[in-house]
Amino acid sequence: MTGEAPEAMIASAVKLLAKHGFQATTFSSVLKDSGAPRGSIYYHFPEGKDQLIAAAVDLAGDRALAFTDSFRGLPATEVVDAFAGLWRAVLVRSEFSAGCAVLAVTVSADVPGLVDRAAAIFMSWRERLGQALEEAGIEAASARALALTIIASCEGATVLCRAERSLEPLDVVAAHLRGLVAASAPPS
Amino acid sequence: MTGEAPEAMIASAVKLLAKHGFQATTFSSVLKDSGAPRGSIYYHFPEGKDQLIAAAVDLAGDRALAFTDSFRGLPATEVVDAFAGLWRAVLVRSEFSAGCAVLAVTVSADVPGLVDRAAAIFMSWRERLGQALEEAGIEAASARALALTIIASCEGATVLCRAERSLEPLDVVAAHLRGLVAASAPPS
DNA sequence: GTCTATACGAAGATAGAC
DNA sequence: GTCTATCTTCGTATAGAC
Repeated sequence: MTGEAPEAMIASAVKLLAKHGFQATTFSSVLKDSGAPRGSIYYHFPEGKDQLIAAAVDLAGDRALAFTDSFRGLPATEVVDAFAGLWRAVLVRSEFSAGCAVLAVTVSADVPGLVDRAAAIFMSWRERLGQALEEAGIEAASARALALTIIASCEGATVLCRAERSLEPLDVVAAHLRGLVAASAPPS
Repeated sequence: MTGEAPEAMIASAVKLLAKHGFQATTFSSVLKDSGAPRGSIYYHFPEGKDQLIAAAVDLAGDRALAFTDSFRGLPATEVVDAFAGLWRAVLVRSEFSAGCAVLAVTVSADVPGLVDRAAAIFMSWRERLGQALEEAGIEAASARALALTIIASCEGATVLCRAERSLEPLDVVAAHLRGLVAASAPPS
């Protein structure tokens, strides 16, 4: 089926970005991880590495977005736990060796177009998470502000968890976030 | 004076880590930025690049630590603003092209020793910021938990600010953090 | 302390055969 | 679609002169 090899490469790129960042996500490592053939790199990605990374950033963004959409209908504090749980799962599954691919691209890619793409992903997360909070009964402006804080603090906590090889940062942050959200949410 | 060239290289490494991450912080770029002579790299850093980066991580950590110590005596909400202000200054001065060197090493260095070093830095920040909050009247356990959340969310917000080229994430997060801290602090 | 020269590997990318 | 071969550039690191 057409499109299988490139898809596998993009998925591997997401994994490698989350683990080692932009420069360390090389064609060699992507091929090794995905099992894709070396000869067709520039057939599938004529613009080279930047094109592959751009696709990987989009995939990482879409995955989180799809996950966020599954929060619809949850009470506000459970939305917080679900989002934190996404990062907890990434950390545990990787034994604290992986984090957020979009964050990694933001801080280690020098290509402006990729950073812009990362910004668009963060914005899309903000909007959808804000919607989920709004549907949980939080007023619109507060919901958008809270969504931003939830994303920023979970991203930061995930980095601290990786460094310290512990879930404590994410757990502590999530507890504070629940308090923040509960203060704006209607009583359940 | 002995030690000037290596110091300049370490300072440049901090800057380059904050801007481009671990792999992109090469000897070439460090020499170019610092003006240090190429011939003495391995005289000053016999263990090579990892030794330089380790020194840079320590310097970045110590700088933030010294800054955090200047918070002693401030009311709790002002401690939040001061810490957020540190990152705001980094973003503005670099026109949104730099962030935290310690975070960059955590997510883009594959050398375990360097990640451990980054973890130690984060821990030292947690302790000192916790002390500052405790001196502002917050109960010990709460102060330590709040310090962790402040660090994690400012780190994450700084990444979002870089991506979006805007201070909004940091401003929104700081406002939420002030609320969180005020709820635990004695009335001023 | 600083230099040049050099070794070695790995990166991204291109050309052309199959 | 996939291969091999090759080019160029750049990275870390070492050796030895000054």
